[in-house]
Amino acid sequence: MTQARAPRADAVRNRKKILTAASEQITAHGPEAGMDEIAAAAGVAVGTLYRHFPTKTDLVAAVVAEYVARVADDAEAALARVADGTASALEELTAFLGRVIEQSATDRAVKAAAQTLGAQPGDHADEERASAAVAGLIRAGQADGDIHADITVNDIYLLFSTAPADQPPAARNRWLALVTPGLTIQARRTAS
Amino acid sequence: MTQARAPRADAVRNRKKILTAASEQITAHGPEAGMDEIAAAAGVAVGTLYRHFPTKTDLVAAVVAEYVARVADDAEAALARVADGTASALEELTAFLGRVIEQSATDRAVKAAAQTLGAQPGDHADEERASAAVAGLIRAGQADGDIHADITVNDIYLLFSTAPADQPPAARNRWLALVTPGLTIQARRTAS
Amino acid sequence: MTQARAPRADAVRNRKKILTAASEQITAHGPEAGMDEIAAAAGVAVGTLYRHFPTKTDLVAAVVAEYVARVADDAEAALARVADGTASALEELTAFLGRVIEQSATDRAVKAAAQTLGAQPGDHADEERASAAVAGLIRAGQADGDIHADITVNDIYLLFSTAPADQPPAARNRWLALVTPGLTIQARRTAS
Amino acid sequence: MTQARAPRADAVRNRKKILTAASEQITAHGPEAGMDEIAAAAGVAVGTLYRHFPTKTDLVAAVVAEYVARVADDAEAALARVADGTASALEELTAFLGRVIEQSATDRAVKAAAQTLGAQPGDHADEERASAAVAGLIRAGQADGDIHADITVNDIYLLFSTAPADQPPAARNRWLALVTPGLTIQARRTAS
DNA sequence: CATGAATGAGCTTTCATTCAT
DNA sequence: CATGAATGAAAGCTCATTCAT
Repeated sequence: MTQARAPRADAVRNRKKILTAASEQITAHGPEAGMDEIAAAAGVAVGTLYRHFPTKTDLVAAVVAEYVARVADDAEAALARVADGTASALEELTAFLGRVIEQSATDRAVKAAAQTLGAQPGDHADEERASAAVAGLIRAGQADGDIHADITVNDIYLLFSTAPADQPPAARNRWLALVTPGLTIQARRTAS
Repeated sequence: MTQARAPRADAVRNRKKILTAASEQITAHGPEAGMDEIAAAAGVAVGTLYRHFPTKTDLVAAVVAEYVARVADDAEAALARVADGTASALEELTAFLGRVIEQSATDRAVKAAAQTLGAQPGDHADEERASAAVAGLIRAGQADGDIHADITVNDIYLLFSTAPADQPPAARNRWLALVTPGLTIQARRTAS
Repeated sequence: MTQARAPRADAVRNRKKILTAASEQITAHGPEAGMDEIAAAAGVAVGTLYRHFPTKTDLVAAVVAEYVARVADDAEAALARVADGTASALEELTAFLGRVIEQSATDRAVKAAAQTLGAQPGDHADEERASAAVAGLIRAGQADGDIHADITVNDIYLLFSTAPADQPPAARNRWLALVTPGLTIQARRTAS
Repeated sequence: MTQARAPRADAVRNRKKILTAASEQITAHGPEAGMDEIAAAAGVAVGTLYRHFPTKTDLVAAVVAEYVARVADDAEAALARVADGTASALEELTAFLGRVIEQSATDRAVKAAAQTLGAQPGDHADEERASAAVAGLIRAGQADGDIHADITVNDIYLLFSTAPADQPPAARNRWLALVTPGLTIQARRTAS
């Protein structure tokens, strides 16, 4: 296997600029942001953009991958706090859900883009980091007796894949309040 | 008062064909289904399509309106069964949610289209019929002591606007199971 | 030759309504006025419009023909006044030119339409009435010694076919002042 | 200051081809010449055409601008000949008018297009060059005692904006003969 | 004979992608 | 390896004209 030559410094810089610009543009104008606009925002020519990402789908996938990486970081931090005893697992899990939704609100178009273009997550490593951390949170919560026994990582994914990212904050909070009882073992309390 | 002349038979036929075709095409290929394709699927020329719906947005709005009408019918039927004593309000409400989700699975793209294009619901009458019926179900469930006191029609809308329409049936059922506890007053039981 | 059946009263009425509407619409929106708009303005359906004028070109030609008839009336009146001794031929001729330009200003789009669509004047009778009257004016002016001997009807046509109909009144008057010396006898050198 | 990189050779070539083709097509088929036809005539794809001229209006404006530049060159040359003493100002002015009309005969549709599309002349520099040169000719002719004292550049514009470009050469010459007396000093009566 | 729904080629314009420079 | 000009297949929409009612 010919070891991939170490990428040139400027190529790395360009890749970063492109990803940043793509994220911004897609956030701002939705998935219909043009490749030319993204290239311009990144300060490169389209050709360069296409050298790094052979397809628009690939570019979006990369943007999504970055987003996944951030989510994984967040989940791991939450798990660490639980391990420290700083916070309860249930609290951390719902707070995590809240934060992810918050982010989706900003990056909503990214999600839309991902779905629209059928972008496949490219970075399985980060996905697995995220899954592992969330699984840890769930197990801890179950051990505490706070989280229902049959909840899985997929349930969490299912929930935040359906979060109302495009709604105003009030609606997003309300949604979280409606949805969390499904995770816990206790009955609903009067809402926030 | 010049009573609007009765619409021509073939025009009515065409309108129906167009709506059907539009629903199918949008379901199949998403909101980016082309007007030409829809027209072809309806067996008419584009011009005809544009005579009936001056804008793509209008067409989508009409498709959505039909969908809303069906939902309203469904909700009213559910309310009627509760009034009969045939079924409990909570059961009917969750069953209703389930059915709406099921339908969205087929028409998922329609919903996406509506959002994408900013289509405004054209038929407020149907929308209000649906809201009234759902409100009735909620009140009945609250009277039974089954539904939490602060649940409103908007909560129901919020939930099914976020239903995972594009997921396989198993995921959709699971989602329903996760979400319903938020509506009820009781604690979660071990899931299905 | 089967004598053309006398046209029905309502058909005549419709023809008139259509011509009026067409003139108005074309004046208002230029030659790109749509057939549907013209029909609507006339209070008939497109089909009716097409029964009277098989082609847009034909319709425009008819509108132009009406205009020609009005011009012919004007020219004949001018000639009559000269015959009466009420006014001098040169004065009447320039006044006539001025009036025609004035009208063109309103109906400018009609002229544009005529050219754009290559409409051929349909009503030779009126054209000849106009030509005869103008020729009379010219002859009278030449007899008076006011109008140059080589001026012909075609010269007059040539001039007002190039009148600046779309210019403000000041420009139109200036144009007339620039152009009239070419008609008179004084100082004209024999034309090239 | 980032000096605009020198345009690529092929881009320049294409721009020229497009302008030529556009001029020809618009001349031949009027302003309704399709963008596709123009592109085909230029031997490029539509996209290229739109890269150079973002709008049909822009394209037409560019074509008109070229025409204005040619007129300005012509007027300046005429003025230069007068300054040399090679020719009289009046002769040069009428000859200039004649040449412009001749040209308009070819480019007539361009002028129509410009008006139809409300194209704004893009190159004021050329316009002013032309105006300055014509003003020079007028002043020289007035100094010679050949041109009437109240003639201005606007008069010249007014005349050739109404030149019968679409008429056969004989008519165009006749028109010029009819119109020139208005410019000269002999026999002109004080204007209206 | 009027109606107006249907037709369909045509329009301008956009944009992901390729490739000469 | 970057550049940005060129490509060309769509897209949504218009409108003169035809023809069933």
